Amino acid sequence: MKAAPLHERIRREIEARILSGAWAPGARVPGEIELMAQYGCARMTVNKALSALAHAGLVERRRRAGTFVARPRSQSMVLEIADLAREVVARGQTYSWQLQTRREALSEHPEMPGPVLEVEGVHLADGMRLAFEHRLISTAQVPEVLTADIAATAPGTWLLGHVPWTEAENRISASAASPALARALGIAAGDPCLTITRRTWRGGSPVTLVHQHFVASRHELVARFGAA
Amino acid sequence: MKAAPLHERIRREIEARILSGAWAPGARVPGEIELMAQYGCARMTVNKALSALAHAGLVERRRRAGTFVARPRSQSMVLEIADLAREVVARGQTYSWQLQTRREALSEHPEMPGPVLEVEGVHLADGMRLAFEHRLISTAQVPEVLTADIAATAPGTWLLGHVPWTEAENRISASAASPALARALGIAAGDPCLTITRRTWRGGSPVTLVHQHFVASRHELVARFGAA
DNA sequence: ATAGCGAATATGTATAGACAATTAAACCAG
DNA sequence: CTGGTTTAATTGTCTATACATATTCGCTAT
Repeated sequence: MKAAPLHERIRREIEARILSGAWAPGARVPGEIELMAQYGCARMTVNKALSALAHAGLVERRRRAGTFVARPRSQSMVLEIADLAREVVARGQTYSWQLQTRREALSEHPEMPGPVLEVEGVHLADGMRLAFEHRLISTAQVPEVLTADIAATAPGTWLLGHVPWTEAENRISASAASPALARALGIAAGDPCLTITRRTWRGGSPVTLVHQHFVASRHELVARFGAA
Repeated sequence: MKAAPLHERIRREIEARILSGAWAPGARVPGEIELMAQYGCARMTVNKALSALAHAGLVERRRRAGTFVARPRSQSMVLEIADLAREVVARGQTYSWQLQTRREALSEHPEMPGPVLEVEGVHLADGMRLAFEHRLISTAQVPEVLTADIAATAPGTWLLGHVPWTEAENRISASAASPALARALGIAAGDPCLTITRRTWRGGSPVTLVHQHFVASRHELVARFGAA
């Protein structure tokens, strides 16, 4: 056991009391002066602990009023969507990518106007077809992609390593496989698919628009969190 | 425009340079001493700015070495899963909940052993069936739920307001509707459904296990982020 | 060359004090 | 009682300083 910094200890002790329910939502948390005396430290130290808790959303602080345990939670959880290649490898499977189509085009897609690189291909885990991907990449925003070897590296993986995004939107839905999609994935038409549509922007300009269709029986999105 | 605190201004200026790509991943960020001179302030102030950036994962700090722009992003994004009632209302629709089954039982489910309240019902948006829910709630962990009016309030909404969770797991998948599910949702058997399975714990003990089956054509999970 | 060791350096933590900003509560005038 | 005004409690920000801690770099002995 390593000696944790004092502000960390204070933070954890208060956090524990909140998570255990000992301090109910809405309850008043001791003020900085009080905690300062209690721990025999400077106000900056307890301030750091309380600020961290406020940042994490566990407490709410109001001047003149004090610090209070925040009402339950933002009523929401978050799901992490990782890069597919990493995710597959993390599960102990071997990942591979099969490029099927690559062409430069002038997109008339309302969400991605202008010159784009259009890519289609299949993601495989242990050689089994996992997902079909259709992607548009703005060549105006990412000219380097034209010289990238996207037959060897999946475009999503390549992009993550080369282009930081500033905004992104994910849509997750279920649908029945169209005949063409069923053929690409080797399943029956009408079989359920999990579809992820992701758009990313960089400073307001669209970078990429991607549809990933997963074979439902072969993929699940999983996310686990601790509230700490 | 309100005058932002100095540490906030410093944080934002550095953040902007990273997000714009002016400072590439791996590049060295000016040290605290340097920034201190540059902004004419105390070291604690720049420290606060840099610590916040480190906490957000935008930079990496190593003693003796310095501060560096972190490698692209955690290669992952985050999807917010809100409470269903809120989500529907946020879209401007009216939300309602139809309780179908409520019984106390002794669960032999491996993930939720012990006495549970088992609830089944349907979520409606503007009167249209949106999702079928099957839920187990541990009555050992949440005895108050036995007296809650879960015919009036959906159990998920009730729980969010009463029981803080400390851990949660979400699984999202697609599947074809079973005949029973199709009947409950008023769709055809075999139609694609989006399924969310969520388990939450409080201090290691399971609190609730829920399956929500959405009519694929009527629901999508959407999440949008700005990195700024 | 190489392994080990010491020193330099950048961050991490903490103190004590000061003033600013916000706002709940007390007070007061009508 | 009502509405506006003052007061004071509490958090927010910042300074200047000090020492702790980790880690790279270079020196030295092998």
